[in-house]
Amino acid sequence: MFQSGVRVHMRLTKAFIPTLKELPADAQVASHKLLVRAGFIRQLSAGIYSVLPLAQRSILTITEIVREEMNRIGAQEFYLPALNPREIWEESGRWSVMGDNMFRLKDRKGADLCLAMTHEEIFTVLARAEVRSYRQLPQTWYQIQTKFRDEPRPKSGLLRVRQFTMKDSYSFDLGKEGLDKSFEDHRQAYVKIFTRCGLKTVQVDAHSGAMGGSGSTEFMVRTDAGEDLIASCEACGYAANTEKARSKIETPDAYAAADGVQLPLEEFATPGVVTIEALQRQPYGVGAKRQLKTLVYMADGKPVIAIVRGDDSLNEAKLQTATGANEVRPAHAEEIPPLMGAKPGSLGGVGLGEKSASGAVRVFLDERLAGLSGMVTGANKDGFHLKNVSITRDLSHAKIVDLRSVVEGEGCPNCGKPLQVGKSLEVGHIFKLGTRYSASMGANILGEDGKETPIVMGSYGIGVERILAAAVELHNDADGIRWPMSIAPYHVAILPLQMQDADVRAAAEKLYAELTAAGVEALLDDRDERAGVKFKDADLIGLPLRIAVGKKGLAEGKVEWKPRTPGSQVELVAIADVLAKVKAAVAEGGGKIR
RNA sequence: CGGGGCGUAGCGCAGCCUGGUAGCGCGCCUGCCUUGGGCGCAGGAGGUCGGAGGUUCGAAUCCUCUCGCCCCGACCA
Repeated sequence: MFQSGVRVHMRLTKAFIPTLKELPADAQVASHKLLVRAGFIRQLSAGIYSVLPLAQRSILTITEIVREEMNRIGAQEFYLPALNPREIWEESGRWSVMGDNMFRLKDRKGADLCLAMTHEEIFTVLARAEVRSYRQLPQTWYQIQTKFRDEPRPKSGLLRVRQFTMKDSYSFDLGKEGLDKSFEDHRQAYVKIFTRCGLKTVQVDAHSGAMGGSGSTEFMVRTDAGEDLIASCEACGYAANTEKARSKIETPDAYAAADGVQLPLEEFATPGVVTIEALQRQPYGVGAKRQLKTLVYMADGKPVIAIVRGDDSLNEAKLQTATGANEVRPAHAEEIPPLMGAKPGSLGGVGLGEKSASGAVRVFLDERLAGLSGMVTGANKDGFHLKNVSITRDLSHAKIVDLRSVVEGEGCPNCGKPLQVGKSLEVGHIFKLGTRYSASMGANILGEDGKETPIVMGSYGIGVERILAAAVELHNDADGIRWPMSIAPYHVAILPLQMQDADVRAAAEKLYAELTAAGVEALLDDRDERAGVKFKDADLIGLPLRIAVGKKGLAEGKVEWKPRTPGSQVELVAIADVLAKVKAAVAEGGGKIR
């Protein structure tokens, strides 16, 4: 990935833009279908794509935007090796941590190498070797480089691949305050980058995962093609992955017997009733909100009980967080009776106090249930349930934590307005690494006090192809892509509609030459094709402006102007006015006249 | 890694069950025609049916192994 250089115009008879009439069979998401159909990309292997000229132009434009905004915050561009020796990854401890996700190979001497997934290691090696004094800090270093990840399941075109371009940057600061500033600088830069690329993003707090460190924020684009579920609030800007999201907990209703009346626990027969649903029906008539849903999980091989309200669903990630386990899974059907004394459908947490105290089984209870009474749960005896359950009295051995999944429409935890829940795609991620790498790899500097201290680091990534694909996901219709002007492969398409007409040809050529000379990126469809073919391809490729040159309009000295935006109509424009109009539209859309 | 699906012409597919030597649409090439939303007609090129082995007189078709791709789940900086 190098500087974009001269941006040439192009005529379609010379261009390599292999558009397809038919859909590629294996494409599922819109961006994949359209990028293949419109001739932007071709698949080489699972999760490995060839970038064709149209896509390359957009990618160069995207990276140019990234460079501008990175440089603006004082970051300096590097270009580091993708091929890394094992040693530095051993130093950071990630040679083993990365497991099968990292591509590994041996050289002719048998030495271990890997293809870098990110570049904390090399940048830290550089800093360790060359940065000695606090006087040299802060530094922010970045590169735009190919990353390799052996994804277990590549999918969705460019959205989940094994080789991709990433802008990764790393900040080096003396202390926490410096890191905070570097982090905020990046946050601001990222907002600008994504906005300029035509993406609306929400920022969510995220787990730091295998990266380590004290905090991280993900930049997410809301789209069904994404893989993460995000809860967000339009009103106040709250946003969180559903693995962490909360909502305003509704106040206990009358059923909760908030007045403190506590009836004695009572067992009742419920033959054949093994679902929340069934217990709601007559003759029982127990509302789901009064039921306790009791689920048995294995956390790193040890049984744990999770209890949520009957109409709530357990969020496994939250349970995992609560247990502190590396892995949680639902218990197998045959693991449950020996533990609980009953089969699923008749389970409950009541009476597990002893087991809980002995550490044989841990019980977790969703916080929304705290303090309630008058609840109904399984009796741990097939065919029986318990009523009048009081959380405080009967489940005091349970640990109260956040376990439930947030649901669309629930109140925002900050402002109370309805939350939206939807799929989202991660396009950027910023991390406060702290001293995770500098400490393990010995990247120390001398402070003002003469003492040696590890450099405080941050790391920040942007997926370049994901920006491209996300833009397509956000901006398309039944006819094709609708590129934002700022990252479109060309600004304008010029379509001579009757190639057999010399006047039409001449007028289109003249316009093309004029726009090109003015620095506009224009694509001339000079193919000897029928008008319909040109319109279809133009819509599919999706350049933001379309100028059709036809006999009819030409007779009046006019051409047809149509932006590729929703709802826009064809407009007749005098040829003399076209250049000014194009320039204005390019500028307005954030494109660049060169 | 578990479950499912699919590999036949550049692309999308049929043929396979019930073995007899490969077909359709799109695209491509040539000519005529047409010319404002993927025109029409005629002629043509293009496939060792993913690979290997086996059964059979004969395999795209049946059997075994293998490679690849897609989807669901698990996993996931």
